[in-house]
Amino acid sequence: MFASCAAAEDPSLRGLPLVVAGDPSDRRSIVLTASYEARAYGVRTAMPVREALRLCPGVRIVPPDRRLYERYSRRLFEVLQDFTPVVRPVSIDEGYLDLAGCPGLAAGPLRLAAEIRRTVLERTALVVSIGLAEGPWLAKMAADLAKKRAEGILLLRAEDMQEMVWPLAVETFHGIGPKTATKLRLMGIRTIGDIARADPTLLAPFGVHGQRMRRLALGEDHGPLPEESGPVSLSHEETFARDIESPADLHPILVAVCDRVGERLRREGQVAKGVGLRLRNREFRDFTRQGPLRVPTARAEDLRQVAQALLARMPGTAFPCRLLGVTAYGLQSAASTAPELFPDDTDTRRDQLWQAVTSVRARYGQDAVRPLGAQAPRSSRRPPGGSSR
DNA sequence: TCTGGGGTCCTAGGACCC
DNA sequence: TCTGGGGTCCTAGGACCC
Repeated sequence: MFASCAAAEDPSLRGLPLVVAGDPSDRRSIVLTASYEARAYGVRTAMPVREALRLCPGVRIVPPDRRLYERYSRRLFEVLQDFTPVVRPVSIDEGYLDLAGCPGLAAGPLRLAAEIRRTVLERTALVVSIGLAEGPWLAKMAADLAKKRAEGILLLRAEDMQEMVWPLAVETFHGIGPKTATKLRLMGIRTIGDIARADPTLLAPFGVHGQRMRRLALGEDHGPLPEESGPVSLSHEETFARDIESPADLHPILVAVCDRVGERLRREGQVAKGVGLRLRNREFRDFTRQGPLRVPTARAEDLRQVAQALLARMPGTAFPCRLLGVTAYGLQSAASTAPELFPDDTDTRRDQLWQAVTSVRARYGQDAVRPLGAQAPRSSRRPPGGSSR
């Protein structure tokens, strides 16, 4: 989707090998998404940008633009709403539609899907694939298969499973990732058909997930659409250009990241009940700690205070550290949050201060106001090896 | 040429309560 | 002198998805 949005905004990019990625001079930048033309050269999502450049020397590199994708996403879901009121987005570019009772269904599901697809293309310039099925899991499998078809649409019924889905490798199963796929293969289970035919006791080590996998592989999917729900957590993380050796050196980054999270919370009108801290060490091992906030808040210094205490509880093996992330969890709408029982006068004034900061930033940009002791924003950081003055 | 950033959900163990 | 059973909530880690 990111590549499609970039090409829709800048027609000169259309038809070219294109990659959405961070700064190519940063060795840690990776490919967020690759256009089909770039994929033809072997370029893949999550590949280091330098690798992509090696495989496809002329590839165009476009920086990510979240606001742009959000704009297209809103338009996409608006179009879908015109077909059915029951639309459940699951990500920025994917969602479930309940088409039962939809007037267009009289002409048949395939006709309706073609109509949806054409309308989306006309009104958003985005090409979508559509999977049609009785339940959401089957629909997801159908949509994955539809991507490989010129018409971009696939109807998958339970009785089609054996022919269309059973021959597929277990990792194509929505919900089976690399870890589970490896375990299954060690048990001699290689295809989705193998799961369907497996003795249920063989899948016992996977618990409820194992039984669910088997039922879905058999085409039994009567699950309801996912419920509509607000966000559960909100986070920001940063991978450093160079690993960081000590908690003290992490401090300016912690301040900056907590500030970002607080800012996003306020923009979303949310407050958090707790804070989580994540460190990733050189061996790619993650360490997480979490703890509650005194009161639900979006104030950066409150997030930071908890995050600092969590940092102090991290083991020494978390260093040298390559990544720091801060999560605000237990989100609730700021408007519906009960006022503090004994509001501190300073709390009220700090909230007013932060609202002012948010307004200034909305007008002059995130970097217009910076907390004391925060790491400088990316754009103004010294290049590696530059003068220390 | 090592491996981003944003999320969700599940599990196991421990604390704590009745 | 030892010690049941059920339940909830919290935490850290892990798997998975886009």
